[in-house]
Order: sequence, then structure tokens, then C-alpha cells
Amino acid sequence: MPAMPERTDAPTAEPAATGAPVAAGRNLLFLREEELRLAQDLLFFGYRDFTAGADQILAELGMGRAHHRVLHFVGRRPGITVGALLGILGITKQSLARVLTPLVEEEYVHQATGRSDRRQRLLSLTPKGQALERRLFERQREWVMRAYREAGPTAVEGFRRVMHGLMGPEARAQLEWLERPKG
Amino acid sequence: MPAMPERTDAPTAEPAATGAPVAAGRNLLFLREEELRLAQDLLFFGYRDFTAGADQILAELGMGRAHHRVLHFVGRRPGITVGALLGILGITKQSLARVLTPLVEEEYVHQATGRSDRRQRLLSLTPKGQALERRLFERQREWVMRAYREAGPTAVEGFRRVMHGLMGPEARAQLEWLERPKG
DNA sequence: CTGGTTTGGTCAGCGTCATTGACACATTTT
DNA sequence: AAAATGTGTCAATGACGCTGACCAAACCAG
Repeated sequence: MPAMPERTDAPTAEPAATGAPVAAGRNLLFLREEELRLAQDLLFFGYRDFTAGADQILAELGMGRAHHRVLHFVGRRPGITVGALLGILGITKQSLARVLTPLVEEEYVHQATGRSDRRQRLLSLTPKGQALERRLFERQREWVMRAYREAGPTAVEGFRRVMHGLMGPEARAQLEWLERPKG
Repeated sequence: MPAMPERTDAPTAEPAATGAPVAAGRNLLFLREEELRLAQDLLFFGYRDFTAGADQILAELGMGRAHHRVLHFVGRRPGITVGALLGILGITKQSLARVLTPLVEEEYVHQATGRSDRRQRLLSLTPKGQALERRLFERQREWVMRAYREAGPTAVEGFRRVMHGLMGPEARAQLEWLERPKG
């Protein structure tokens, strides 16, 4: 692979976005823009590399990221209903079924009939599912811990605040529910 | 698969997010784990909602996230070669072609033959491409700025540090190249 | 100049993960 | 009894990755 992109020089003279004359205010705007382009880059690269480790394990088992998400959220809220899981994942039940059905058949996930409402299927991880989820978790844990250590505790707090800010109202409510202590 | 503390319902249900109440070794480990599960959640929800706005615009044009990434990185480094773009995106040329060819045909992206090496195709955005990229950028800018404002400048710096830490060495080198001043 | 490598393009096929629409079934609610 | 809800399933579609194979143009080294 090409070790690094070679500096092939740009043909274009980089026509300034809206052709505005150089001014002090424009400079601030420019910096602001670069700041945000950097955020885009960071999110792209960071998220990609964050998931890469788990993806590798999953691929060996013939699974994908969708399986991981199910394992993760079912592990986080054992006894979650199918409907609640759909709400968190933000996908259709057909999409979920393609992943959940095999996970149940291969005994990673257990389904129990709801006691108050017997239409519900309460999902939880089997020991086999817990083991896989843990393996995936540990892989990502190493990766995230490395980043946390490099960045320091203050940065970690800032990271959390910004990521939370990137979430919409729906996701915020769901996150709150996820973190809610049981009982 | 480490036989770890069964996380399915910790009997000591006191995961109050607020700091360290009881200082037991096991407790610290528990908090550490919750911390990381939170990071997983934040990255999942945050990244999803970060991309949602642009995805909507793209869908109206019959495009997807892959198109956006090409527009973004070509816009960031006008004159970039196909090979360099492949390296940044981390995909195969067949995958890139499916997205790049239509973008060129519909005149969002311009290809110029390299002068020093005429095998190379130097990519840049046409005015049409610049307009679309800007539209997508503005949508994400609003979203990110909101998060930045909510979180504050210190948090933003921390966010950047952690996201950078989540990147692998390759991505770090590529980010450096992307940010390198032209000329 | 010739032969090997690099850059890029393309065909053909496959897998994952999402979508929509339609329908079925059990159970709960009205 | 009828309606609404929770879940499952069939069929078709699309976006976005992948591999393997092969080709052409251009560059580069002997």
C-alpha cells in the first residue's frame, strides 16, 4: 500500500468558498471552520478505529457489528423487550430479526416470556453470550483505556460532555434509561 | 473469556454516577467498567446522530455516506490522488469506484491528469461539488457547534484529545497529512 | 528499447445491514 | 367481540463493503 499520500501538488488555486475578501472577521470564521472540519475527521477516524478491534473478532465468528450491538445492549439491560431494543437501535424489526434470530438459535441470547405481559419476549444473555460480549468488551476496553490514559481525566470528562452533546433528545432519553439503576 | 464479576444485576446496586463513595478495589473496577460501557454508548449514539443530518440531505439526492466522505476528503485536499484517497478511506478501489464514478459523471468531482505523473488522476471538487459539500458541512456544523457550546471550550479540547487517542497510528499519520498546510 | 511495476479502471459475484410492505398470530385492552 | 399491541416472518430492494481477475496507460530500471 502507498505508505503515504504523495504531495502531488494541487492544480486548483483553492477558490475561497464564497470569494470574500480577507478580513479579520473572516479569519475567525475560517479558524472556526477548520476546527469543525477537524471534528469531522476525528469522528470518522476515531469511530472507525474504535470499532475495528471488535469487528475483527466478530468476523471470525461470521458476525457483524449489528450482532455486537445486540449483545451490548441486551447485556446492559437484561430482560429488555424486543420493542425497547428496537427503540434503542433505531432500526426496523425486520433488520433486528436477521441478527437476533441467529443469536437466539446459536444460544447467545435467551428469550423469556414476559410475566406481566406474555406477548413480550424478555431478552438476556446466555453464559455463552456473556462470554462473547465480554470478549468484545475487553478488546474495546483496552483501546479506549489507552486513549483515556493518553488524554488524561480532564479530557475524558470533556469527551463525554461533547459526545453527549452530539446526541439528539431521543438518544439522550435512551441513554438515561440505559444508565438507570435497576429496581 | 475471563470469568469476570457477573455483571447481570450487580447485587450491590449503587452505581450512582457521582464519583467514588466506597473505596473498595472491586468497586473501583466496577466503576471503571461502567465508565467504559458509557463510552461505548456515547460513541454509538453520538456518531449516529452526528451523521444523521447529512444522511438526510444525501438521501434526497440518492447518495449515501460514502459519497459524503469522498466529497469531504477531496474538498479537504484538492488535488488528492485516487491512491491517497483510498488510503484515507481504507476501502478497496472497487468500493471507491462505485461512488466516485457517479460523482465524476454527475460533475461533483473533477479529475485532472497529473503533470509529474500522468497516470495519476488528481481529484478536486467542481463548483457543484463544492456547493453540496458546503451544504452537508453546514448541517453538521450546526450540530457540532451546539454540542461544543453546551460542553464548553475545555470539554472540546478534551474531546479532541480522546478522539485522537482512539485513532490508530495509520489514522494519526493520515490526519496529520490532512491538516498539513498547503504550499 | 524492453520488460516489470505502479496507477487506475472495470467486470462479476458475494456478504452485511439497513429499508419497505404485507401478513400472521397470540395476547391484552377496550 | 372487536381493536390495539408485541412479535415474527416472507419477499424485494438498496447502500456499501469485500475478493478475484484482468486490462491499459505510464513510468522506471536494466
